[in-house]
Amino acid sequence: MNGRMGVVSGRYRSLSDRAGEDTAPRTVIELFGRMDDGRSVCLLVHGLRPTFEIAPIGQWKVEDEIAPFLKDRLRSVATMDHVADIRGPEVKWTMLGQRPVWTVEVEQPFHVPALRKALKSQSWQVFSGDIPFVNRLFLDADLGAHVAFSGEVVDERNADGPLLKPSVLDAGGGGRYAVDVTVVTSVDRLEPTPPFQVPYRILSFDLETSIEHETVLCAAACIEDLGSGKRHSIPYTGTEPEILEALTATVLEHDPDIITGYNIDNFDLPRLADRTNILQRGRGSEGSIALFGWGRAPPLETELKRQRDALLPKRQSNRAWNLAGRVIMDTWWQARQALNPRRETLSFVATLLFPDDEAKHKMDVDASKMDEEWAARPEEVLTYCVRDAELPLDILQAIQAVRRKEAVAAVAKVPFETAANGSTSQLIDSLVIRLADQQQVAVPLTGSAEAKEGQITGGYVHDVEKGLHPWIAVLDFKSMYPSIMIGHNICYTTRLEGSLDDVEQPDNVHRSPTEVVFRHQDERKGLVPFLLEDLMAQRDEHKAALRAAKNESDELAVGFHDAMQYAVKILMNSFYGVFASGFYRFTHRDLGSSITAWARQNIKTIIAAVEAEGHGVVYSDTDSIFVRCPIDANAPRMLSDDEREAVEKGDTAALEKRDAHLAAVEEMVAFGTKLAQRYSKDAAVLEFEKGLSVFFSHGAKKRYIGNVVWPAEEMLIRGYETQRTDSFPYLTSTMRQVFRFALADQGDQLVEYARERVRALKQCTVPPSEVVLAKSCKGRVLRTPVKSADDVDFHKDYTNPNSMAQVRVAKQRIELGLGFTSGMKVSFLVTDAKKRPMEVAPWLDTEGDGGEVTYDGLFYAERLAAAVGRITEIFDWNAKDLMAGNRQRTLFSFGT
DNA sequence: TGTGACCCCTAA
DNA sequence: TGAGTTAGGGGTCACA
Repeated sequence: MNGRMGVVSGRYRSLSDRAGEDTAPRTVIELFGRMDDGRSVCLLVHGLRPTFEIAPIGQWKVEDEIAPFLKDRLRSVATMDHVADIRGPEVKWTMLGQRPVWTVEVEQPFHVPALRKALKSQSWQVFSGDIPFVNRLFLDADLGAHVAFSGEVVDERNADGPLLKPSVLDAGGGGRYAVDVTVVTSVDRLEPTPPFQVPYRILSFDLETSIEHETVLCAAACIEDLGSGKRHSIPYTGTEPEILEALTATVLEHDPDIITGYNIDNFDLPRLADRTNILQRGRGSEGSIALFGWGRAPPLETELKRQRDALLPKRQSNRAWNLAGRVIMDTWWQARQALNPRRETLSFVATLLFPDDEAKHKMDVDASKMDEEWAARPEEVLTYCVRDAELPLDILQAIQAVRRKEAVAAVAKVPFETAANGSTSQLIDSLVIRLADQQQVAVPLTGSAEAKEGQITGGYVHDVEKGLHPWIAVLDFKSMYPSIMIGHNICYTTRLEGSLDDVEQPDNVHRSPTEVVFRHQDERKGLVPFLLEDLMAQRDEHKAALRAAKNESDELAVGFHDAMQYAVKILMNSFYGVFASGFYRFTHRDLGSSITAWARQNIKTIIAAVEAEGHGVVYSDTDSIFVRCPIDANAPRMLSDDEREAVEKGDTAALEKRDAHLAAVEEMVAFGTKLAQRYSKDAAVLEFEKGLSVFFSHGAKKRYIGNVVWPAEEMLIRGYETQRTDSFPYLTSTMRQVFRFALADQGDQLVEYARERVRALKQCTVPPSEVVLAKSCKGRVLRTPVKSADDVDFHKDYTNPNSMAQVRVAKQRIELGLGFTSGMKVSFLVTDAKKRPMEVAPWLDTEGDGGEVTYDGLFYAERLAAAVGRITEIFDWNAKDLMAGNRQRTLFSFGT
């Protein structure tokens, strides 16, 4: 058959010799995924052998012969246990110049770590020795997330046959896989294919559990087909084994590619794993498989023993959960990443995303009293369980999590699983290593770079001029760090050390402000600049296609190209971070510091030049400058609501004011565009990004606001408390209003408003829900479920845990039976700040404003006054004045 | 009352 | 033992 699939994940099987046969060791890769026609598939891929590379340490010139002693050493390598073959040499580029490199083939992938270690100790330099075997397939065959294949069908879901079906075993499989179709193929019958939206199937589930007995009371699942958009939900009741087995049967029947739920990583999955361990007693492996055998692997005892990608979901320490052939994607984690919500409970996120849909967030079941609720009204509990199984699908849909990860997988050429749960360096590795292989660049091991000594210097931040500034043009560099890497050919493979002897044209190099020298691209183009240029071109293509799709109102294409261009952008911006990190395989401490040094030089040069032209620069951060425009300061900066209304009615004065405003905006656009154009140079493209009719800062870096009038009208706020998730709602809304007054230059109203708001807090007339604080809390979970504060070790993350409010709150939550997850945001009220440390009480989502908790009004008033006071100070009122309600100034207070 | 250590979170 | 980076503001606590 022929087919196209989206790859979900892969793993390998080592085939041992069958009795009596003298066959060479073989390794088969199982690629799991879903085809464009909607069928799930397992490809059994043959023909790839595990290898790594070695080179001798020591001087060598390309014209040198291979010395006899080296040949001897190679022969001894060939006789080592588990070495199957040695091939080479091939001349490859390494940090120490061109080197002869031999490929060592081993019997099985799991032999590599020990051999690598042994060879290192025998003074061999090892390359490509830490690349997971499945990745090797993607690199060698240049595959991405979408693969076209041909092969022979060896099993189908509806076909007959025993678990150990001969056709599957003969094809190198382990038994019948839990997929629609199983296909045997080989490396040379796979090829990359253009990205398409895979009709993935998602299963979301939720458990209700007894707090007292830690048992599962009931469960629910909801299955969604992304191809048709169809969904259906299933409730589960009965005895605990019945529930677990029915849930497992649903997974196998509906065969999802992605499994989700809300906080399943830290709650539902650990619970299912624990309960499975207890319930299977006396039933052995068969019991485990029936209760929790969710993977696509054959339901065999041997499949339980795998460390990862097993038949049962597993996780190593605190990493993501994994299982054979499917991806576990926690909606809690996805929502947190995409939305950075102030609180992280399911009901809070649902309210945030679906404010008008009451049914999605009302809470009629008290989860903290689940045993009583279950006893008293099981039907309501089950109804909410079903809803909470469906909600994660709504949330994933709203934040486009699956489509975005799919786009990242396509751009980075990795399986969906790597895009969903992998690290940034894995994405970069996928692109860089395949190019290195093409260009005969040896691939160093992770951790082989010299450690970075201390931090590198980062971006330049210009002092802010405090106060109100009319008519400010914001210019910024387009993809600054990627442009610098391209423009100066910055790469691991182009950095020159010491003498420039082997450089053809010693004058024709890039020399950074920190005196690091990079080879010119005409002589040797770096891997990173090459990849970044390609990504930039891809982004332009998708942006063009996006515009075209928008014109044709092709919504499907709009979604696709938008996700793709966004994924390219994310990936491009990840390069700098990875290459500036201390541990990445292709890094050197001079790379990151050269990039930022060039960036600082660029921006500082421009600031100086613009100022020399007579245009003040009020602020600048890393890649942006805020420039005063030569526009009449009296030009109207904005129109009030009344004035807008008057414009609608054709009022002459209002129309005149509007026209004067628009004329000034146009002047600013012309000025900004021209300035950006004049200061763009080669790869360093400066763009006029925004026009502000007013800019305001109280004088702190990274904290400013502006009234944006171009390209669209909006209020811009950066850094201030309104942006922070560890602030409280009353402070946030107060500041937002204060900013409106500030931008309108209405100092008197601003101060009056601020005083009133501080007074309300002091008198505790503000509802408690408006003063809820939230902070994330770390800690190592020692035992699950977390039932007492002793089950979490806070000392690993905190020097003095109890001095941190969020830790004290987390401990109280644990005692209330609410569980704990490392990194979760905990919400709380300050009840008495005079105590040291301050007294805090957890804020539970089920609480309304009628609760008994009372907050410390004075504390909140002081915090509000402090935050707002920084703004009002510009208008001559400080925090103390705000607290007092009047200004404590006399004639004699000056200068004392 | 001032200061430094520690921490969270944001801008870029 | 896992892994994108640095710059920066500001809150809390402990202690002089």
